[in-house]
Amino acid sequence: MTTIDDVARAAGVSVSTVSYALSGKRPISAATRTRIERAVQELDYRPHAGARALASARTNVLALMAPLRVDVNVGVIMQFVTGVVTRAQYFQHDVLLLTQDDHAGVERVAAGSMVDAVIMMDVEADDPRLAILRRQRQPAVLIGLPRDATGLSCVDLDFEAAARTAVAHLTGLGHRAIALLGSPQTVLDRHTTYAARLVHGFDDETSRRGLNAVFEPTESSHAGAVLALDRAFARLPRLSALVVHNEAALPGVLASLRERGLRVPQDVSVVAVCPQDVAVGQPQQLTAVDIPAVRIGGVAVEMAMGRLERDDPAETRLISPVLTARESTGPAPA
Amino acid sequence: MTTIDDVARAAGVSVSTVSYALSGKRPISAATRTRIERAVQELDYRPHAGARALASARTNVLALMAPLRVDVNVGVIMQFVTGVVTRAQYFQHDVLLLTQDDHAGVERVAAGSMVDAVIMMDVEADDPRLAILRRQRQPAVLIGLPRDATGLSCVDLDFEAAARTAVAHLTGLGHRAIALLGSPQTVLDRHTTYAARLVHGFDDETSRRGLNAVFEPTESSHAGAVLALDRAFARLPRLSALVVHNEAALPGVLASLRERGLRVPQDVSVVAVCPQDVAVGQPQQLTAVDIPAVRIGGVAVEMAMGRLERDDPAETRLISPVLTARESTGPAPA
DNA sequence: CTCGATCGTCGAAGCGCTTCGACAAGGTAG
DNA sequence: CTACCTTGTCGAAGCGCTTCGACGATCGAG
Repeated sequence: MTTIDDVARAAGVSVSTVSYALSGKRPISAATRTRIERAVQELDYRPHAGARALASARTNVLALMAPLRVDVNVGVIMQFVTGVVTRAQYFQHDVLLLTQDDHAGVERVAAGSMVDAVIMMDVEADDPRLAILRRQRQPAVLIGLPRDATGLSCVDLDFEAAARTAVAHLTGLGHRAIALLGSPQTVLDRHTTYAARLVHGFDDETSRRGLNAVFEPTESSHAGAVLALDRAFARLPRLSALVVHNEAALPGVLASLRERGLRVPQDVSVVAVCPQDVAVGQPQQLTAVDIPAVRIGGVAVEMAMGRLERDDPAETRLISPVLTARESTGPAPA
Repeated sequence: MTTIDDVARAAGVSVSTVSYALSGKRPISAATRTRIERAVQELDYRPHAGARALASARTNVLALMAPLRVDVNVGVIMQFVTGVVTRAQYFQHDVLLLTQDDHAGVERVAAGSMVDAVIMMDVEADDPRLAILRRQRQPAVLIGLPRDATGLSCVDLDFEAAARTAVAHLTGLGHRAIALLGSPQTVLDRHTTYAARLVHGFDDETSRRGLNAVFEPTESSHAGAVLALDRAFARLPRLSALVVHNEAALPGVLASLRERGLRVPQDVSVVAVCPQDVAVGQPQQLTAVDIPAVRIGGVAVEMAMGRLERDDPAETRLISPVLTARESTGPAPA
């Protein structure tokens, strides 16, 4: 292994000079800098991460706690992860992957000074992990919105507004009876807040507008989609529009509609709430409120870096939803 | 931050005694050990990862290079990742996530002594990253099978045998005209070897058995599936069986068959090559050769640890395929 | 008994890096 | 010309941990 000592010797300067030349924290003459850089090149010098962490109290690593359950939304999770990793790269940080249920993980990793900050996905309303997070000296950013976010930064799509946007779009097309096919019951029970926030926005907006509306939790499978749709039609026989917030159920919902002899959008309009690529990857291009997962992941990293480098205060950022009209929505049938 | 010094003082022993008590590398009397453990508890002591890495040349971190492209098989990738993270946890290791195309990543992370070993997914036949891997002092394990694996450990499903198994199953049911709907052309072009190995096994086995067989690359979308199926029928009008090796195209293939008025399995039998949960998550339970992604990820970690701790020699492990018959295959129509 | 292991503990020497304080050599303002 | 600042460099003191060698105490074998 080549060390900073080797470089210093090769360049004919002291160790500290090499360090300063590399970090730029003190002025170094052009000539010296050049000699040092050449030495670094020639010796293929790479600073020892541990040594650096020990001396500088900075690791250039971010912890990302992600729900690695294989059940739902894997694609969406992946997009968040991609957003985080990509943006972290920009800030010269690597990403340490922790699983949701490795409760001790955050503590081990933060208390052991392995990471500079923590990003946590899939936050629940009263998440027990928040207490751990608050106890650490590293900043934390949540993707999601707990009941009490004191001292922690949060970022997420404004799911409440997302529901309102979808409802507004459908109302504008004349629909008066709308069903929301949402997250699985288990997700709701876990009090993952995005699911609840969407439902709340939906309920609120539809009742404000005096619409006929029902909400059905939906299991993430073909069969679950069929059942949820059955229940929705049972409760609201004249429904002409659907808001679907469940990526995995989407294909089942569309197939089931076809099976009932209902055409989209002539008989039933469908608005999805999902990442864009999911919306356009269906047999039919879906009108959708985008979940900008990659972007949200990126913003999470930026917020973490802001707190780290500029000591930005903790804040909550809700990203405004954008609806893109495609082929799955049209005027309500007469 | 509480350090090992604090613990030593609290327990009334020297620093080195604490270290030995905690690592178990030298005998320590029960009494002393108890006092130390109590002190650790009370002070909530957690060793500084950087310091430990510096002194011991071990980081307890594994690098995992995964293809974070959002395009294909996200679910499958996630399963590999889950397998790796879970098994790593067992070995007290955390996982540093690197993206495929962060070429400098491995080098930075390995040369900088941030990790004890590297696991690399989605290896191509002549992967340029292998050279980098060979240059590092940390062991590397590939998930996949490059042309030349000298010095590197590999693990993967035996895709060649997987194809043979699928073909054997179908032949046993009397099918004589079989199409393989495989990976997208782009994956083939990248020379990701699992795709090619499956095709090779398929070609070889079908010709050995004197069957009518065609192979069609398949784009990972509904539309791609429809097109591939069209081409297959054009080339082999009397085909009665399909082997599908493309998770994302699976729903499209099934839908398209139905649209053609073909029943599964009465008119056409389908064998999928995919993870089990994908096979049983379809509208119809599919007969499938399982891709045991979680397990493979776990084995990769075990191999890495073996090399690290027992200096096991590099080896290549191909996992034997297992076919589970479900509802999508039946006797060939008369 | 005596000698050599073994056990239990300690002190000190690093591991490779960052950073603080010092200092010489110029530059600039008054 | 003096006083002071800036620039460029160096030496040394850690950062918190592991590990080597040493040493007294115990113990069993001869």
